[in-house]
Amino acid sequence: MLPKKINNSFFPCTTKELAKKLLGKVIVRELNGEFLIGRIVEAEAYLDKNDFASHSAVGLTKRNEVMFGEAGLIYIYFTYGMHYCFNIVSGEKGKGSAVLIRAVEPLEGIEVMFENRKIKNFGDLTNGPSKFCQAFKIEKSMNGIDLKKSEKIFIADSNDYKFEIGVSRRIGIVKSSEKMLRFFIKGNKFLSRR
DNA sequence: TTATGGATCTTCT
DNA sequence: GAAGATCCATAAA
Repeated sequence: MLPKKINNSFFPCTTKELAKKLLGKVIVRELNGEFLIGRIVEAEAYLDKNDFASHSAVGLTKRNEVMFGEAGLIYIYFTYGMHYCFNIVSGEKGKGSAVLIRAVEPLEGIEVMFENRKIKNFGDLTNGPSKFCQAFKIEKSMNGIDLKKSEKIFIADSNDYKFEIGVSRRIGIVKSSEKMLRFFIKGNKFLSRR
C-alpha cells in the first residue's frame, strides 16, 4: 500500500525545523510504473546567504535560482563532475535556504535501486547524498519540481516510526562547518557517517 | 581497517 | 581555469 502524501502545510516553517521534521518521513518516487520508497534518515540544513556553506551565499545565479523559490520545490544540483544532490527548498521565498537529503533507508523498489546503482552491497545503496540520487534515478531534469503538486515524487508520512534525533556538524564542507545543522536518526544503518 | 587517487562537468571568475 | 555540499575501487597497514 502506498503511504499517504503529506499535507502541504508541512513545508512552510524554518529550514532547521523542516530538516528535523523530514526525518522519519518517507520519500516516494514513481519510476516506470514502479514505486521507489525510502525513509529519510539524514538531512542537513543550508540557510540563507549568511550561511557561507550554502549555495545561496553567492547570491542568485542561474544555477541556484530554484533555492530562492517557494518552500517545497526540489533543488537538484550537480557537483564534483559526477554527482547529483537532492534538496528541498525551505523557509521564506527569496531567502535561498534548503534542506539537503543526505541519506535514506530503502523500503520498497529495492531491486530497481540495485539496478540503478550497479553495486552489490545493500548497506551502500542509499547511505550518501549522491547514492540516494542514483538509486532513485534523480536527475537534473527534476530541478524545480514542486513536491506539493507532483504525483511522481512526493513526501509521505510514515506511521508509528519511533526514533531519536541526533545532531552534528555538517559533512564534506569547509566553510561554516562548525554549525550544528546536520540531523539524523540515531543508530540507523543507512547514515552516511556515524 | 584506513588511506589514496581517479573519475568527470557545471558554474562563476 | 579552478573549485566544488562526492563516491568507489584499489592499495597499504
